[in-house]
Amino acid sequence: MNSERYNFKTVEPKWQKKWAENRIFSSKIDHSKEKFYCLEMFPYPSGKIHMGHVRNYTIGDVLSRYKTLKGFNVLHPMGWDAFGMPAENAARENNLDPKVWTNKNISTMKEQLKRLGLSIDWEREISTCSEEYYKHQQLFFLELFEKGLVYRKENYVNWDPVDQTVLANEQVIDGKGWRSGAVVERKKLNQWFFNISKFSQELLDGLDKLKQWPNKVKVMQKNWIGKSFGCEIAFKTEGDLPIEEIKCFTTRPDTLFGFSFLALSVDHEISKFYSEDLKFQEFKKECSKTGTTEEAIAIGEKIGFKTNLMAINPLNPSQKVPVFFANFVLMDYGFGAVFGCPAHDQRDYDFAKKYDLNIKTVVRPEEQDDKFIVGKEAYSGSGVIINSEFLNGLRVPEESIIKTIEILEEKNIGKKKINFRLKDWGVSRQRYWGCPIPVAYDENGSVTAIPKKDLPVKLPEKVDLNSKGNPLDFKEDWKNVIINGKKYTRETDTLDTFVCSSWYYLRFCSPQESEYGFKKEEIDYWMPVDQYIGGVEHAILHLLYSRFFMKAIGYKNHNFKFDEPFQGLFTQGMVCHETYKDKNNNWLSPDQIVSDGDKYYKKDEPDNIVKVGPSESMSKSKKNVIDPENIMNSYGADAVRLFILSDSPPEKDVQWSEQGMNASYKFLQKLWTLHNKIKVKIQNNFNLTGSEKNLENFTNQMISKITNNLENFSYNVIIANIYETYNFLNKEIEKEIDSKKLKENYIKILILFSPAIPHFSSECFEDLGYGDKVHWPIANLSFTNKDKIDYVIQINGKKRAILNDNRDIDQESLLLKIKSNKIVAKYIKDKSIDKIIFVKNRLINLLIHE
RNA sequence: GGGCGAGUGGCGGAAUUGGUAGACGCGUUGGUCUUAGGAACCAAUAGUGCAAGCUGUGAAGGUUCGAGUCCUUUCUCGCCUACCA
Repeated sequence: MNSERYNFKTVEPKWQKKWAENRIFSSKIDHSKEKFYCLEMFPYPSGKIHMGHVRNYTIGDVLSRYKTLKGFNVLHPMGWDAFGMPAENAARENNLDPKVWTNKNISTMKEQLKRLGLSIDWEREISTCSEEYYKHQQLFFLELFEKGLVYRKENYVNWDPVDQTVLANEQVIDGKGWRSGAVVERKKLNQWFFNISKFSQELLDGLDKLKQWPNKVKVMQKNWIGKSFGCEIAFKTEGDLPIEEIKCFTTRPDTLFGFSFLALSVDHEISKFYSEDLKFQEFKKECSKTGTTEEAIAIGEKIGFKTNLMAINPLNPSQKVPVFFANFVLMDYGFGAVFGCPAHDQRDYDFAKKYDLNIKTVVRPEEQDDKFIVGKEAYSGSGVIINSEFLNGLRVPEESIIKTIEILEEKNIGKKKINFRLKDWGVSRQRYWGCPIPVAYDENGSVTAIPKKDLPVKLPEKVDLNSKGNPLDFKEDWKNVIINGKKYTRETDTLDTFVCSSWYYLRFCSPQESEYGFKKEEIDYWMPVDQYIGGVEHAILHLLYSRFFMKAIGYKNHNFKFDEPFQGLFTQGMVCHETYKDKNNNWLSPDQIVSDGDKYYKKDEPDNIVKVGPSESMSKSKKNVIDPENIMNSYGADAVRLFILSDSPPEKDVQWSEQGMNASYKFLQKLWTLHNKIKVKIQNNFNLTGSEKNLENFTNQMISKITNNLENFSYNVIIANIYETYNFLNKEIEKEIDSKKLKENYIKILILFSPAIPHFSSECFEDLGYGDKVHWPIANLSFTNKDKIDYVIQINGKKRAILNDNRDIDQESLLLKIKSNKIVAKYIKDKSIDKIIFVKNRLINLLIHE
């Protein structure tokens, strides 16, 4: 008997080499087959892969391998999201070229991914920092520019003083830069914008078509797009400023009779009249301070600055209310002006209380009468309009809003308006390591597109990264360009890296195509992506931008067969690990600690007791990181894959455990021992004994279980199924069993195992004398239905016994049989059976009474 | 404040249409073995009870022959989002 240990160190490289040599993952159009495009979010080449990558790509690999075995023509590519600030920062620190740094990381990470045994078509590898890639991106930019979907405007931007760059609104978290954590400042700059808001409605409607997206993500995008229905109202003003009216957007025009003040953003154009006013400047400063801190938002203190203006209620011209600047009004939503109705909006209520403004109730709850008065908080629920002259009696909100708008439109006071929260996408970045924006300016500052024949606008090499701000600004020989004999200065901003990842899924379809970003024929075959897999942190940004890009490319142009790039989306959870701190509160990594089985100590310091913190997602700052490379060295790729899939459903966070990892490793050893036992049995030529029926039943049930679980992304259950199969076979193999049947079933089982542990399965397969070409087994239903059933016997709805008997027996026979059952007899003795509930092949329930 | 989701053993988690709750793994306990290994193997493991049994899926009600699953109320936790007019 071959009792050697399973040696992943020879087996895994052997198969990886074989797969590469035979190009078994290389993909091409084949119209005779149904295609399946499986895509995982491509990594940023930061240095080495981390456990999150291992999880993400293992999930994708299981799916790809399964679909391939199912007979699909699978496209499973991989590339690199290679532009971005870390490269620039690392290059600056180490005095390197970002390109060199990035390419080195790419080659390291590529080797690591290969060691995981991923079924990737490496012939399609792309890197967004390569000229071959970004030249097409520049062409797309110019196309969108021609279509009017790209424009330039001066705008307040979020300026990250540490990274010296502009951030998109989405990249500002709690008033801080998403990467640097620095408090974001406001700065006015000329910026390039993609007109994503033009597609707000389409992007919203498209969500309904995405049946295979997690609802959570769709809700997040919906909220982000933020459609609201309301009304635009122009309020006439009186005062010593040359202002006649102020426009507001409101979703509650029906509460107009409760008008009590009008509030403006400090950036509202009216603020220009106060630019000399020191008190106003002070107020403005105060606003920018409170606007960012978390406490300020939590407390939500409303502050205002009173202007000399009064606003007139258009429905009641005798009513005049004060106009304030207020800290809670945002310039970039609506018109940067709010009509305040304190009785029915908590925020307005707080403001009115603070400045002692009138609070007039105009909506009463259904169960109250017209004397209802708003008390200690605003009433924003449903009810009936009161104290509002001709609006009185309207039901809130079903008819009041729409009726009021009709009236306002009739009186020419306001008009219906749909407002979106989604803002245009600022794509300019004052950074070197990105895709150059292919435009230039003449001496007057007018924009001209770089001629398409001159693309790509290449990033200059050997720039001085130690200069402040954008190195491209100081690269004079690159900056100055002659187009058609005329002098121009190049745009020195580069594109947000989210632009690069907005179309890479198209590039994978025809990565070598040189004329254009993609070949129509190729995307017609491969697109859309059938299954996209990645972290939920991209639920809004990347996914929304990609959806926009697809629509923008298709706008007035190509006739695509699809309008959504990602048909299926799966968001996997994070990989977590316990955190450790020593007695001095310094973070410790897992390999810095030892345990005596009870407490943890710092290695080599027995008196330094380690505090174990909660399990959190692995991060360098908390040092709770496990390096996949070390783990692969110790346990091999299959064992890692097994573990990363086993402990939690893929959409939830998983807790890394050394013991669990070790168990997966040990399991493969056990499985190898079992394999060798089976091999011996197969060679011994036993004949039919009757027990093979049991094996066939099991195998066919397992085929159907694992297939189902694969279809439902229940990958953790698949691992349980693999263990279950081991447990079953390990017992069964002790019996005498027909060799032919054993082999036939075992082969099917190995195929079931192969998406999760491909090297191991291939090795066993070959060991039995089989080649590579296999198909996913189909469950034979005549076996999945067991001959014997465990019938549940209930008395008055409570389980009292189990009876194992033939399948398909009817109620009468079953009843007859259970009556002789000791336990049942005890219960029904001296009692009458009132009713029998019989579920075929499942249970019988006897209802009895005294 | 708003939105979404989840509560099942010591732990991670299983459980088609309502139909044997706790699959599978970890951990723990007991045992066997000695090529002392990253051991392996066997058995037990929701609680309680000697047992038959009783109790058990955050809590309280309800529907049903039957509820982890459906309905109502409620509590707790997690995630996302935030002055959106």
